Amino acid sequence: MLRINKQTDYGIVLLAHAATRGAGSDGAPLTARFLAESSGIPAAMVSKTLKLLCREGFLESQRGVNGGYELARPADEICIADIIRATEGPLSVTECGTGDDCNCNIELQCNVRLNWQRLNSAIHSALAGITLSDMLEDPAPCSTAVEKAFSVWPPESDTDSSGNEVTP
Amino acid sequence: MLRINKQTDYGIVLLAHAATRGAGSDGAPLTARFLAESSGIPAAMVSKTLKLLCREGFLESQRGVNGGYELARPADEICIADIIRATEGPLSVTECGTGDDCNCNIELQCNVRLNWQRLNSAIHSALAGITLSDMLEDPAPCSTAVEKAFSVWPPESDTDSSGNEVTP
DNA sequence: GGGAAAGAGAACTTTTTTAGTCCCCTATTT
DNA sequence: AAATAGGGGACTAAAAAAGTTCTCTTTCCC
Repeated sequence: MLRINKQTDYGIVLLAHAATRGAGSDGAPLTARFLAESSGIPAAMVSKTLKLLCREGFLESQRGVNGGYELARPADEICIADIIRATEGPLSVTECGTGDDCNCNIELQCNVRLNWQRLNSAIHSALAGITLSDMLEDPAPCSTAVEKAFSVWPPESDTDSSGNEVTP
Repeated sequence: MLRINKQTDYGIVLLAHAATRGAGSDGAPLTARFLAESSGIPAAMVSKTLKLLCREGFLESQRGVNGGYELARPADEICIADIIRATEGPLSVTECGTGDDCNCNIELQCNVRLNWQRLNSAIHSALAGITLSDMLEDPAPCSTAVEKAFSVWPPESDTDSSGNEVTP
């Protein structure tokens, strides 16, 4: 239901861990084992995810004894959209989203779907506007890049725009 | 990815069809069969989807000979967020997104995840800001609710923020 | 009243995706 | 050389999505 997958979730959490005790604290890079233990994520998944993030350039790895991972660049230069693209491929809300390989042959149908592309770019810019540093901030104060980038309409009550409760 | 499912896609296309030749044109409601033929969507899926949209209050149905479906309310009073909620359930990008039933026991991890909630609301407001009418507009001019609601940063080139080609 | 045309609803199957595991290889340090 | 770390895949199981099928009810029209 329009949800990121677990590996992406894991990836962000792991990068966040790497960002908090990053290069310079004691010099030693973070091992997959340590990250698994400190995050509660299954070790094999941590390992798999870190490898992926390393290939994609978010982390740098050091092999051998005393090896491990550390952030390849500052946390404020890594945006969520990049991480999602790395773990899930190009972001598109619908199949038709990318503009190419659109095989709808019905005009109206395709018209509708072309409009999805705007939505894609809106969501993309939402995700591009949030960096890893933003994710480390205290969630309470409500003034992150998301709200800066977009004028989120005030959550006037516990009901959404159609009157249904959001969290029943 | 972060993709809506097919039935949601179908639902929007079908509602769009219903909106264009809606109540009043010739009085007769649209049959599932007609919608299947004119949209190219598998008939059984159309049927299934229309039933769902009817239950959820977007369409009104008429049984029997000359029966069919028509929009229950004006197209500009139906937003995309509502349709997605109807077909996919409450929108949340991550499992932790709703705030309740969050079972992460690691502080930092949960901190990160709490930040997802802002993203959820940003995406929700993006989807709530687009109505069915918007989806019917010509995609070219680039001035729909999405861009009004959000200042989409200019797509300066064919490359995304990390330098990779978006549509290779 | 009976048949045809429509929707209502649910069960079911197939396919695809996701999540998670396992194994063997290479590199580095001591 | 041994221990410890990551690298790269292949593989399996579970869950979700996509699509199909079947039977029932309602309504219209002859």
